[in-house]
Amino acid sequence: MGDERAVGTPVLRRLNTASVLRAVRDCAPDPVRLAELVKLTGLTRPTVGQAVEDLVEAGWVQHHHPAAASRKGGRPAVRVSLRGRAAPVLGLDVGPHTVSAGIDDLAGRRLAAVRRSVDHNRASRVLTVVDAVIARALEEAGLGADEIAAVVVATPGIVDSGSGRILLAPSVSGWTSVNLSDHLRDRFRCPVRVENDANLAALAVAGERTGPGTLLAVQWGERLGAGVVIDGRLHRGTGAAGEIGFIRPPGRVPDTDDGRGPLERAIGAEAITEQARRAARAHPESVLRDGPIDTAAVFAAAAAGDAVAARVVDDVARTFAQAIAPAVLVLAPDAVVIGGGVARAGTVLLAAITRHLADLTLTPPDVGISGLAEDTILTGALRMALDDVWHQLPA
Amino acid sequence: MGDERAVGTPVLRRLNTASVLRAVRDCAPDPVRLAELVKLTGLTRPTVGQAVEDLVEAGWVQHHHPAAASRKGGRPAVRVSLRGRAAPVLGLDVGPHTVSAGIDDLAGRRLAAVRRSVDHNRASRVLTVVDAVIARALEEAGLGADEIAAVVVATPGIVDSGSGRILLAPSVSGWTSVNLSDHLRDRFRCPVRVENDANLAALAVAGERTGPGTLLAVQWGERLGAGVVIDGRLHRGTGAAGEIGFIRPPGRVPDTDDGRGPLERAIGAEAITEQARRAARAHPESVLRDGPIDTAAVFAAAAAGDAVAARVVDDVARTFAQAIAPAVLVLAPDAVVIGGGVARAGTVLLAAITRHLADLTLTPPDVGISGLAEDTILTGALRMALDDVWHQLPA
DNA sequence: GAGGTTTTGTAAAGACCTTAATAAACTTCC
DNA sequence: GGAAGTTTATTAAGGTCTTTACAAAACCTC
Repeated sequence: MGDERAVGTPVLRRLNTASVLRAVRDCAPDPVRLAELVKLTGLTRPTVGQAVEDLVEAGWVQHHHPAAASRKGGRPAVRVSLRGRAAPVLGLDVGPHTVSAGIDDLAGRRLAAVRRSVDHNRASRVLTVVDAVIARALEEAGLGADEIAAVVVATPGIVDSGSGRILLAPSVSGWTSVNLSDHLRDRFRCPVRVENDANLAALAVAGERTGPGTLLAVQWGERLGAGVVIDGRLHRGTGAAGEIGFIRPPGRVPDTDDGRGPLERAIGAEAITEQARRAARAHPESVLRDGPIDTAAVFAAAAAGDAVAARVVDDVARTFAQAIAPAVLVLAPDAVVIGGGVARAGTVLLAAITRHLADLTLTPPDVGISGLAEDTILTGALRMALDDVWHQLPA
Repeated sequence: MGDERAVGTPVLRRLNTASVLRAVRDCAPDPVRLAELVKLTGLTRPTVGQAVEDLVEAGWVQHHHPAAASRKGGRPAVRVSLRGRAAPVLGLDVGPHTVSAGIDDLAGRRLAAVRRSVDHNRASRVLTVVDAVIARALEEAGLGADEIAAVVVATPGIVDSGSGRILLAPSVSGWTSVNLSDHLRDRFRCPVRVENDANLAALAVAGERTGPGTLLAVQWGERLGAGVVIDGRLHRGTGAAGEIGFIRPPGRVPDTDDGRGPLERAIGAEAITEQARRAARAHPESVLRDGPIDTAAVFAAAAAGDAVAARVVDDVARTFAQAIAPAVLVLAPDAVVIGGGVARAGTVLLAAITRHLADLTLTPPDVGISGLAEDTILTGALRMALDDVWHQLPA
C-alpha cells in the first residue's frame, strides 16, 4: 500500500523517463534503436525522444555512432546504450581467509576483479588488506573512489542493517570491534552497506533463477549459513535471518568455544571429516583408510560405492534435513540451493538430502547445488549494490 | 520492479483519485471535510474536488449533510465519507465444528455476524450449513449476493491458491472431494478465494500490530498450524507455508492414521491432556488427580503451583520451542503470537516457551498471545477480502 | 448588521503527452 | 547515377490534467 503523495505533471515525466531507462537497461549491454524503445515502453516517439534527451544529459545513457551494422534501408537510427561508467559499483567480500573486490558498471560489465588472501585473520591485518584490494580494484577499473555509486561489503557474522555494525563474527578475531562501515564511509561519498555473506550469496543464487518464488540458499563450508530470498528480495527479519548454523540438531553435539553454532559443529566441513576419520578407524575395509581425508575425499568415496563413506554422507544428509525441515515447512520454499565448499563435493550429498527432506516435509522443495563458482558472495554483493543504485534512480 | 506502461495524463488522474480514496478510507468511518483531504493528500483543491466528484459518481464515497456538528465559523464544509455499501465483503470460517460468516463494509463496520455449529463433520452436511449461514448473514445485512464485492473462505487443510481446491484436510471427511471454490463461485459474481485458516488467523493478528515486520502466528488447538506475515503480506511459499503441525519433534511420537502431523500428535490439545493424565496417575499428590482434565485445567494447576502440572507444561513448551526454533532462526521474526484453544489457557505456557526459545535462538522474538477472541480466523478472512477489494480499486 | 473567517467555486496559465503531418537520410532498384 | 521506397527524426497542433490565482458564498462573532 504505497502512500503516493502530491502527484503533478512533473511526476509523470519522471515516471516515463524511468520507464525508458528500464527498457534501456533490459537491453544492456547492446545499444537500442529509439524506435525499439517506443515499442518496448509503449510510449510515443516524442515522449521517448524527450526522455532519452534528458537521460543523455544526466549521463545515464550515451549515444552510439550511427555508422554501425545491420542497416536495411531507411534513415539511420539513433542508438543509445546504458552508460555504465555513470554509476559503477563496488562489491567486497571479506572472508576469514581471503578478501575479494569487484567493480561492475551499470550494465553489469565487470570492470575489475581482485582477490587476495589474508595470512593472519587478525582484524587489523584484514583491514589493511581490504584497503589494498580496494585500491587495486579502483586502479584496474581506472576509477576514483569518488566515482563509485554504491558499495556493498560481505562479511561473516551478524550485521545490524541499520548502522552496519558487525554484531557477531567469531571467525575473525576482533572483527566486531572494528567499525568497518565507518572505515569505508570515510573513503567513499556514496552509501556503504555491510551485509552478511550468506545473505548476499543467496541474492546471487536468486539472480540465477528467473521469476518470483521463495529460495533458501545455504552456504556450507567450515561454517553454515543461509539466506532467504522471497520474490527477489532478501528477507532479513529482525536482522539475523538465515542463521541455520545455530539450529540444534537432535543428538549430542561436541562443545567448542569458538562461537560456532551447534549445527556447524555437527555437520560443518570439519565435523564431516572428523566423522569420516572415526568411521575409517572403526572399519578398516573402507577406502577412506588410504590417503588424507577431506570432505572431497569422503564424497568421492561415497560416490564410488564405499559403504562406510556412504554411511557418513547419509548421516550428514539426515542431520541437515532434520535441521532445516521445520524451516522448510514454515517457509515452503520453491528451492533449497546449497553452495560453499561442501557443495562442490558433488551430487551424492544432494540425493541423500532430497530423500530425507521428502520424508520430513509436505511439499519437498527442489534441492540443488549452486552453479556459481567461488565468487558467489562477491556476485551477490555487486548485485545488491546495483539494485541499490537502481532503486535510487529518480534522485 | 513494476513494469509501468503507456503513461499519459489519465493515469495521473487515476493515481490521484486513488490517493484521495485512500485518504477517505483512513478517516473512515468519520466523514471528512474536503479541505482536510487537501492537507492529507498533499494535492490541490481543484484536484481533490475533481477526484471526489468522480468518486461520488462511481459510488465509492457519499456526501454528508452539512447540517452537522462542530462549526467554528466560515462557509459550511462539504463533507464526504466512505460509502461502505459500495463494496461489502463476505468472510467465511469453515471449521470442523462450527461455521461462521461475517459481512463487513468498506469502512470496516460489521454488518452481519452469524455462527452455527455442525453436528457431523461430513462434507455434505457442512456444505448445507455453509449455505444456510451465508443466507442468514446476507439477510442480516440486508444485502443480495450480487452486491458482495469479495468473498474469502477459511478452511482447514492445504489450499491451492490458484484453483482454490482443497488438497489436504484430514479433519473433515470428504472435504477434499468437495470443490468449495466452484460451489461458491456460482453463488457470487465476485472473486471467491479459499485460504488456509491458520494463514488468515495470521493476517488478523498482523492487523493488530502496526508497522512492518515479520510475524509467525500460531494457531494451537487440537491441531497446530501457523501463518507467516511479512510486512503485512501473507507468505504462501509454494502453497503450504506455515504447516508447523508436520514438524517432527525430537523423541517418540505416537502413530495415528488420522492425518495429523507429528507435532500435533505430540503437543496438540489432546496430547497435552493425555500427558497430564499419565502424570497424574504416576503422581497422586498432584491436584490434577481431582476433577476432569482438559488443557485449561492443566494450565490452571501449573499456574497455581502444582509441580506435576508445571512439569507437563514445561515439557510441552520445550517441545514446541525445539520444533519451531529452526524456523525462528531462519525467519528471525519480530514476534511469535499464539492463538487458538491452547493459548486461551493463560500465560504459564507463554513464559516457558519464551524461556526455551531464548535458549535455542540468537535473536529471540517476542512471544505473545493473540488478543483476538474466537473470531480470529473470521476477522482474517474479512481482512483479506477487504484488502482484495482495495487492491483492485482502479478497475 | 458589519467585519472576519473559512471554505467553495471558477477561470486562466502552465506542463505534459498524443496525434498527425512533414522533413531527412539511407538503401535498393532501374 | 537518379528515382522510388523505406525507416526514422522533427515539428506543430490539440487535448487533458494540474496548478495558480482570484472571486464568491456562507457562517459566526462582535
